[in-house]
Amino acid sequence: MNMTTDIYSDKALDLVIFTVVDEATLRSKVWDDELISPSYAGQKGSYGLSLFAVTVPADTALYPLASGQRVLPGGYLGKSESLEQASHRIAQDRLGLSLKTKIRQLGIFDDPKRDPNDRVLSFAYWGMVNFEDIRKFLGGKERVGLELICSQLFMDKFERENGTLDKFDGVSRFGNRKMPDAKRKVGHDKTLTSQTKSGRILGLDHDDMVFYAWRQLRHAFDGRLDPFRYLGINPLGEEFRLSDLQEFTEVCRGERVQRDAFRRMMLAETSYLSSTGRTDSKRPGKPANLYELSAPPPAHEQ
Amino acid sequence: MNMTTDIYSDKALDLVIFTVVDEATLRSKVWDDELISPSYAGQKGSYGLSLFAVTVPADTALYPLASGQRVLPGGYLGKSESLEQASHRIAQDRLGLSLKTKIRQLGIFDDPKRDPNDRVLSFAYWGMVNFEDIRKFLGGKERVGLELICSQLFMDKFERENGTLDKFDGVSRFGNRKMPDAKRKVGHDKTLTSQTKSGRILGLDHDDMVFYAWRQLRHAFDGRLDPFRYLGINPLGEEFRLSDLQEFTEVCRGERVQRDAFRRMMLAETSYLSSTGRTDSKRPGKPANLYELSAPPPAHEQ
DNA sequence: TCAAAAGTGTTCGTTTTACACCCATGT
DNA sequence: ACATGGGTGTAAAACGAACACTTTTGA
Repeated sequence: MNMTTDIYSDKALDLVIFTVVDEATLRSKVWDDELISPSYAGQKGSYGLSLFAVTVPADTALYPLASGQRVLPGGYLGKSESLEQASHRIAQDRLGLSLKTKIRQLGIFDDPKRDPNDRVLSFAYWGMVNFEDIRKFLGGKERVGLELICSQLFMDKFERENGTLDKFDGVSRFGNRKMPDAKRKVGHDKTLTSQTKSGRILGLDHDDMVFYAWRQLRHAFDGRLDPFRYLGINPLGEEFRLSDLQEFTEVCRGERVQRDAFRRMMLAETSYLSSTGRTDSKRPGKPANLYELSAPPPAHEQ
Repeated sequence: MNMTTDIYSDKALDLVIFTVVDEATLRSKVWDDELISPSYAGQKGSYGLSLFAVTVPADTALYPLASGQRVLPGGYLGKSESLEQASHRIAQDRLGLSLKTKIRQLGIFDDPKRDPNDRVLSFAYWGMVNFEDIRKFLGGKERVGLELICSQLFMDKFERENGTLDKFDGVSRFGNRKMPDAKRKVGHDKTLTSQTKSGRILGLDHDDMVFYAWRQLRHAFDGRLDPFRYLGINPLGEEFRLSDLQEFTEVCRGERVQRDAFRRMMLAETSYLSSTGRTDSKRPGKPANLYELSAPPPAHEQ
C-alpha cells in the first residue's frame, strides 16, 4: 500500500479493466442492478456470456466536464513510481483490486478533459481480470460497476439490425469496424460511439479508450496462441468445454465462429489445449470432453 | 514558426523518422560520408534500396547519459500545444523539416534517461518522409544524419550468417523476430540490439523506439492496402515499376517476397494500383509496365 | 546470341468454408 | 422418441508456394 501524496497532477492514468461473466453468475452474485449497464431489470432472454469494462461515477470536483456520467477508473501518476506501478496502485486504491494479471499500455490521450484550466495527459492501460477477482469490489461507496461491451445477446440484436456479422471485423457497443469491401481500395471503416445516433456511453473521451483497448483485446484471440497466457488470467477454471472457450472467444472478439472450424483449429497439433480425459454432462446433450491449458498463465511478475 | 519557450521539461517527444533511398541517389546527393551510418566509405557492392532513420548527435548537456552517441531527434512538449503539434514543431525546429506526412503515436517510454535527477516521460512518434524532403536538411550544425535500419545488402549478409530469411518475421539492424516454431506453443521470439553481441546503436533507449516503430511500419505493407496512403507519402513518384514497389516493400519489411506472388497480389482485382499504359526501358531487360497509385496519398491535414 | 529482367501458366498441397450426418445424454 | 448439444467426414473453393517457361529489350 503506497501512500503517494506526491503526484503529478498533469499526468493521469485511466484503466480499461475487462471482465467476462455469464448472466447466471451475474444475477446471482450482483445484488445491485444499478451497477450493471445496461441494466438487466425487465430484460427478457438470456445474455449468455458478456464482456464488461469496470467503471465508476465521474468525480464531479475533478471532472467538471463529465458530471453525472460514468468513467473509467483513473488517477494521477506518483512522482516516485513507474507507469506500470501507478496502474497497479490505482487499481488498488480506486477499486481495491490487486492486479495479478498483465496490464498493457494503450496510448496517450490528449483531449481536453477534467479541469479545463489544467492540461492533463492521460495514459490509458488495459487488462482483463477474472470476474471473481472484481466481483467483491463492485458497489460500495465508489459505486464500482460494469459497462457492457459485447454479449451474445448484443450480437443477436446487432445481427437483426445490421444484417450478418461477417461484414464486420468485430462489433461492440463501443464501436465496430467494417470489413474492407474487397472492391473498395480503402481499409477498414471504423464506427465509434461518437458517430452513432445512440451517442457516447461514458464521459470524457473514455469511449475511445474502451474501443481501442477492446481492439487490442481482440488480438489475444487471433492465431492459435493461448489468449490466457497473453492476458495473464485463467477465467475458465481448471477444465472446461470447448464450447465454453468458443463462447468466450466470440464475446471478446464480437464475432461468430463456426463450431466445427473452431473445434478443429483448437485441437490442431500446435494447440495450447490438452484433453483432461474427463467429460462433463451437467448440461443437456451429449457429454462434452473437457480440456485444460497446456501451460498455466504465468503469475504476473512485478 | 512557434517560439514556444514555455515547455514541460518532464515531457519529451522523440521522433522516429524513416526514409528510404537507393544507394545511387544517396552517393550522389549526400556529400558527407560521416552522416551515414554505417558509412559507405570503402564499402563494396551495391546496397540497392535502404531504409534509414534520421538521427542527431546527443546533446551532452541535456543527455549526460548518452554523450558521444547519436539519438533520435527530440524535444519537449510545449504548454500550449497538442502532442501532434509538438511532434511537428520539433521536426521543424530540430531538423527544418515540414512534416506533411502522417505521424503516429508509438508509446510511452519510461526508462531513466537524460538528466538522471529529473524524471522525464518520453512519447515516441513515428512517420516516414520522402528522401527528397529530408535530404536538404542533412548535415549542418546539427549534424543531422541517417542510421541504417535495413537494406538489400543487409538482408544478404543476414542470410549468409543466419540461414534463410523465412525463419524470421522480418529482420533489421535494430532487431528481429523469429517465426513461431509451429511446434512450440509460444509466440514470436524477438531479439533487440540490447541482446546482441554487436550491442546498441543509438544512445538512451532509442534503439527500442526504432525497433518498435519499425514493427509498426511493417504493418503498412501487409495486406493489400495502399502503404503510401497509410504513411501519407508517395516515395516512388508518379509512375513506377512493380519491381520498385517490391524492393521498397522488401526493405521496409526486412523480408523477401517472391516476384511472381508479389506481382499477382498487387495486380489483383482489389489492388490499389492502376496501369498507366506506359513502359520503362531505362534498365536492362524487358521493358516494364508502369503503374500508379489509384488514389494519391491525402495531404496531411493539421 | 546472350544476359537480364519482365511477365505468364500450371501444378500441388494446404487451409478455409460449408454442409451434412452421426453420437450420447436427459427427459 | 426426441430435443439438445457434442463431435466427425467430406467435398468444393480459395489460397499460397514453387517452378518452369516465354517475352522483350540492350549490349
